[in-house]
Formats: sequence, C-alpha cells, structure tokens
Amino acid sequence: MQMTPMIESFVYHFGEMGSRWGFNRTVGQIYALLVISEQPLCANEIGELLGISRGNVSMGLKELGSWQLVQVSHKPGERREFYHSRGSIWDMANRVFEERRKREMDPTLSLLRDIMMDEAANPEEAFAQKRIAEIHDLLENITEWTQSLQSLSPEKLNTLMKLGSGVGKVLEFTDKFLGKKDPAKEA
Amino acid sequence: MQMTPMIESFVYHFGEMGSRWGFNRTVGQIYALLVISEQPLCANEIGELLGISRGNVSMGLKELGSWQLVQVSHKPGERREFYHSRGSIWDMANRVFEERRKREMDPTLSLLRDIMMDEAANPEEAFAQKRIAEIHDLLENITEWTQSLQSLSPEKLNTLMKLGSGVGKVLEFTDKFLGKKDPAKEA
DNA sequence: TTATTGTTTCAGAAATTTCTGAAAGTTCAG
DNA sequence: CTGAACTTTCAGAAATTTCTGAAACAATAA
Repeated sequence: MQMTPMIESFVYHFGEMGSRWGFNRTVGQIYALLVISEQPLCANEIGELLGISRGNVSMGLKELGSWQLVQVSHKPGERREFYHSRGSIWDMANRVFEERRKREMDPTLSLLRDIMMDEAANPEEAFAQKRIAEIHDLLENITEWTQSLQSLSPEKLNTLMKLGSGVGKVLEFTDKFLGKKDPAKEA
Repeated sequence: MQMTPMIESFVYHFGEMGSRWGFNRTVGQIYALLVISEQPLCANEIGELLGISRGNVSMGLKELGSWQLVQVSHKPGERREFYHSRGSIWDMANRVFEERRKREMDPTLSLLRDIMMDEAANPEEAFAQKRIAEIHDLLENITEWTQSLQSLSPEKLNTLMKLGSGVGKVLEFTDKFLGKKDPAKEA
C-alpha cells in the first residue's frame, strides 16, 4: 500500500469527518485506509502510512472492533495480525446506523421514559412532561422504523430508496386497496 | 421558569447528548430549556438557570439560530429579547436531519465525486476508486431518499413509519399491480 | 446628547479530548 | 524455560474545543 495524493485526500477527509460521524480523526483515517486497501494491513504499516504512533493505532483498531467494522486475518507463517474492513458497503452503513442509534437515541429514550413516569410537581413540570412525551414518541417511532428498515434486504431497501417521494403515491394506492385497514388510523 | 430535579435531568441530559448530536453542551442545554419552557426566556434568565456566562448564552443562541431552531419574540414595553423553540416536534427533527446532512454528507459526497473524476495512476488507485464509487452511490441514494422523505407530510411519514418492515409487503404488492412499471427499475 | 439596558465579540483561561511512547503483556518457537 | 515478535495499556503531553468576562457595540428614552 502506498499513499498517493488521491488516497491521501480520501483518508484525510475521512479523518476530518470522523468527529461528525462519532469517532475521532485517527479512527476515521484508519478505517478509510482499510476500506480502500485491497490487501489487509498490519498495525505497523497503518501507523507508518498515517504517521501516527503505534499505541494510537492499537486504540483506533480497538474502537473499530467495537463497531464491528474490522476483520482480523493472519498470513501463514506470520505472527502479526492483518486488518481489513469488514462486510459490504451496506453492512458498513448498517453498522454505523446501529452504533449511532445506540449512542444517540437509546440513552435519551430511556431517560425520557423515566421522566414520563414521574409525577408532575407543578404546572411547569406538567407542561414539560407533555413536550417530553411528544419527543419520546417521535424518537421511539424513528427508532423502531429504522430498526425495521435494517431488517429489509438490500434489494428491497434499494427499491424503496429509488421510489423516493413516490412512496407517497404508493401509500395512497395501498390505502385504497386495503380500504378500512388504513395504517395511518391504526396504532 | 424554575429548575426542578425533573427539568434538570432533562436539560443536563440534552447537554451531554449534544456532542453526539453535533452541537456542544451549552447549546444542548439551552435548547432543552427552550423546548420545555412554556414561556419564552430572556438571555439573562437562561444564563442564570444554567449557571453559564452571558457570552456563552449569546453564542449558543446564535448557533441555535443558525440551525433555525429558535424564535425571538418581544414583550410590549420591554427592550430585551425573549427566546423560544420554534416549530413542532416534526419541524425540529427535520431541521436536525437537514443540518446534519449538510455537515456530514454533502462535503463527503463532493469529495468522492472529485476523486471519481480523477484518472487512476496504478492498480491500487483503481481498486480504491471502485470502493469510493460504491460509497458515493450509497451515500447519494441515502441523501436523496431522506430528502424526499422530508418533503412528505407528517401524516404520510407517520403512515410509513407505522408500516415498519411491513413496507416490504407493500412493495411486493405494488410490484404485482404495477407489473412492468416496477419502481425499482425506473429513476 | 447622555444614560440605561440590553446584546455581541473575542482573547485568553479552563476543560476536554486525543496522541505519544515507554513499559507491561501476550504468544509462540526453540 | 527464554527470547523474539508482536500487541495493549496508560500516564502525562499536546492539541482542540469550550467557556468566561470585560470591552465594544446597539437601541432607545429622556
């Protein structure tokens, strides 16, 4: 593996975006490298290519491991470990969504639920609770929905995405055929 | 407005989640406060309730303004400005999605497009370009799709969300009736 | 105009996050 | 067991982000 200007710009960009995607610069760079490298890379090589310390590489790989985004492999007769990005592009996207849901939604949902259980001590709290319940319901809907989308096959998801806002048409169409089983009025 | 334990826990939680949602602690706290307060609050009151400096409040409100998440109002005969969260829960969610798309997706899409235009200088770059093209296409699909979802009415979106993975059934169903007009093959 | 009441800006302080590198840990061949 | 090759950990250093508070700015009333 060699750092060419093209590869550098990709890797560094992922480093910079990293923080927006929920991991730090190094983690982003390491991942970018593993994704575009045809061959698996060893920790040492990663450190050299990126100009970062060995310890930092180790921590970055650990983090990527917790996201289940890397695969470790071995070459026959070699002791060191080689790392590679794991799964298809769809798998990656799924992992990232899932991980972010865990970090960004779940803790909030759980807190909001707790607050909803409390008794409101005064009118201000009562108002707050109403707002909190609205937020909770919305987040819960989004969470459940994205989860169920993730269980669809990539092909179905693709169909759905290609529909775009045309999905509105499909819904009307569905409503007509299902008649009283209007899904919007259930739940 | 008074800080009760319930309100505190909500506000502080939003502060902590802030960084995961793309803004800093103070911004998260301020927003939480504005959302659950029935009355609009002035900058001073916000600072006092949260125990943060006046300057910090001003910067936080500016940031929220750039996200179009606050509304400024005035009381008759008062010179100072009162702030309030803006729009419905759906509007908020939309704003947050949109803002994040701008920050997290658009710059990456643009970089990937540029790289795809370049000539690959060697087989390594050729492989990298293939991966980059895959990523680009996926991100572009997701971006376009979420954009088109945002243009649906809250009611339609709700219907869609309630369908959950049942959307798979609807797609099959649609395919059958539309026959050759397979939506997956259009676009 | 000046005084008053408010908001914004921004340099430096404080807090937080990330990174380094040396030491400790692990694994395995001999 | 010992030593070589590799990985992980973690205390403190470096970099980055956030926050403060004083000064500058704005709007209005008198």
